[in-house]
Amino acid sequence: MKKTDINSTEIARLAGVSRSTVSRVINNYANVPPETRDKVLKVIEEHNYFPNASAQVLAGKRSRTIGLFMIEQGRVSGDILTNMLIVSVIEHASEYGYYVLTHILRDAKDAELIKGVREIFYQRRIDGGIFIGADNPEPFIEELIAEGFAIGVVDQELPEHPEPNRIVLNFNNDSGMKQAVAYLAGLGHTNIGIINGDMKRLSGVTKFEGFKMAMRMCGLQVNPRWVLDGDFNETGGYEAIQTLLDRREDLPTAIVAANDSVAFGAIRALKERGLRVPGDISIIGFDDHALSEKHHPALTTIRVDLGDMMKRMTAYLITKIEQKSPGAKEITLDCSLVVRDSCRRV
Amino acid sequence: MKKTDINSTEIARLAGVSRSTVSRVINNYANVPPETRDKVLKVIEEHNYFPNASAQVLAGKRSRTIGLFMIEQGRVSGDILTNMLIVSVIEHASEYGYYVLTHILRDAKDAELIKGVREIFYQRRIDGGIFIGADNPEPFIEELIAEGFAIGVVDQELPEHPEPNRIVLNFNNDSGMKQAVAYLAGLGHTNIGIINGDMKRLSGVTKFEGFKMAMRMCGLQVNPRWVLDGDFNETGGYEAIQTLLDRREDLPTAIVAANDSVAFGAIRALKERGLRVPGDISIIGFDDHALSEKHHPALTTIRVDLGDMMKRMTAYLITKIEQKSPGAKEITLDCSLVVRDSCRRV
DNA sequence: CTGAAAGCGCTTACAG
DNA sequence: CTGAAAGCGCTTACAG
Repeated sequence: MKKTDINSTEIARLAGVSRSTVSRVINNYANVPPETRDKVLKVIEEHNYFPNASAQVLAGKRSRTIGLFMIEQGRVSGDILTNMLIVSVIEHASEYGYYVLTHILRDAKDAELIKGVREIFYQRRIDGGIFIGADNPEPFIEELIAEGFAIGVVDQELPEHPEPNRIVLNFNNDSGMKQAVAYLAGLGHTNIGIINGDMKRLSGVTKFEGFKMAMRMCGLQVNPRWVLDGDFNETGGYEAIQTLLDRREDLPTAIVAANDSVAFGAIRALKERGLRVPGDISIIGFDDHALSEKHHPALTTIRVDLGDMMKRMTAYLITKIEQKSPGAKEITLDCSLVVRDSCRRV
Repeated sequence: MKKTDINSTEIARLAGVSRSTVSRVINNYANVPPETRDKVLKVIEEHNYFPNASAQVLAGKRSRTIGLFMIEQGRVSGDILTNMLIVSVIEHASEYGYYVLTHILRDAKDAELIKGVREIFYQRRIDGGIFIGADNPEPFIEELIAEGFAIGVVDQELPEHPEPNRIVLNFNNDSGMKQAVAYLAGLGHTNIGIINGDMKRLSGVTKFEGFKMAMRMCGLQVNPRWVLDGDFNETGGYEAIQTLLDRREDLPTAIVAANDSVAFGAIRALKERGLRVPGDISIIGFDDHALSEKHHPALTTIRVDLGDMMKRMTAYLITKIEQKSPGAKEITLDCSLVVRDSCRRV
């Protein structure tokens, strides 16, 4: 079915040199005189020759492929975010001449699926991997890091004695929450509630901690009845509001949602029960999801630059793989308030 | 940095057999007695051993990786569709034990980028590839097919003497257009316009052809002033309507858009000019984009199951790679009308 | 049923 | 500056 593949032996023969020299040309070694190099390059060009990647890797080169592992527990609400994130990693990896093997994990606790991830690393299909959506910590990721694989994680803590092959990126959720609460307080809100995210994830915890601290700084009380459980999904926000309304007690005048999807769900539930946003209750989100601007009402939220985060992550990981960076790497990125129409002055 | 990798020699030693036998166990060959197999599997299990993928490929096995090449000329409007499509391919490939190398091509005419695609194939990083968004035909894809690589393409014609390694999947745009026009005619519309897609793509052409045929079947005239150029993007729809309105001539009472993104753009332009949809002009889309339901007005459209298409494509491609299917493969999938709020009776 | 050996297509010390 | 040769870790006829 295939035309005979050409190999380095053939190129060497055609160029009148040895395979060693062909290899030196391909790998851009310094000790090849320009004439030899040009002669070889010409033959390579003419024959559409590309060295077999497996042979190169087996002989010790890198695979120039990174793994992108997305843990998505069946949710779809992250659609647009997910897409932007995948594309961001792929495009930046490609700038470094790296390829991306994307892998989706529907359940990070399923032993078979975990084995599949391990397989990708141990088979040396990839030089390193990026994990999105993992718990903090996630045992199988810890194991891979312990094995020495170069790994980047979003939304996890840096351990006390971090391995040099670990990269951790986070957003400054503390600062984000402070901005959200300060903004609401500035609008005169004192009765502020929160719908939390998934507390197994670092951002679930840091957002709640940030919220509490921010309330304290604004001289406001956290009413435990207005601290609602959620999970970072639209459904979580929807159900949190239903629970709240079913209790038929006092309502907060403003609610901070752990992210925009949660906010969408919350607003949907409020509308269904005849409450207006922001007329009756103000809602502020987190993330600045692509849909937030088009939402009715347009969602006031804390903007986070996920594209930038993935771009950095990709760059750091590749740098790490190429051993141009020594120790562990940790970065915390800023976030900022975006005012739209879902919060009102009281 | 890495613990010493274990290899098949080591496994063989520990299990007290030869590497040949280890290989036979790994590859599930029949001629290994159960006791031997179990003994070897136990050692493999215990040592977390996974055979080096490069060595396997070099020795003649498949890479179990397919390429997903997305040609996206800088547009973002396809966001949700793109995401769904990537995820669909990845998940179905994974069911067959295949990995997906995703690659984004911002410009299918850029020689450097094309070389990058060719490299992936010739380096044998992948066993086959899927192309989305290509022109019909696209020379460099034709070349890859001629080279014998297993390739699946969406939205292209099957040539007269198709190579056995070619897979072509399309939607029945003819039927879709007939449903759209028949529906509008049924609502009493006789003045129906169209905003075309990119005519370099097969669906651009077939949709327009389908439209003309459908108009004829409904006994309606195609007014050339109401045949507007577009490009499958939101902007294309927006600009088409501006051009139309700037001419200050009679307007159609209904417009068929080449896809939903185009319809969104068209509606945005109409609203900006003070025209109501469907009050003044009815608009019908094509695709049933994830946003169409949430759009104001909710978009009446022709639904197409892109997820199903990618699922089939993935399955066909892998079957082809594993040589379980002989000749070329061509499938045309149905589409169906979804009535919402963007068309009215006249 | 099983092992020894060749071979896949590269890279890279080594020697000159 | 350059070539011969070993080695990467598998698979697979081949022989028994």
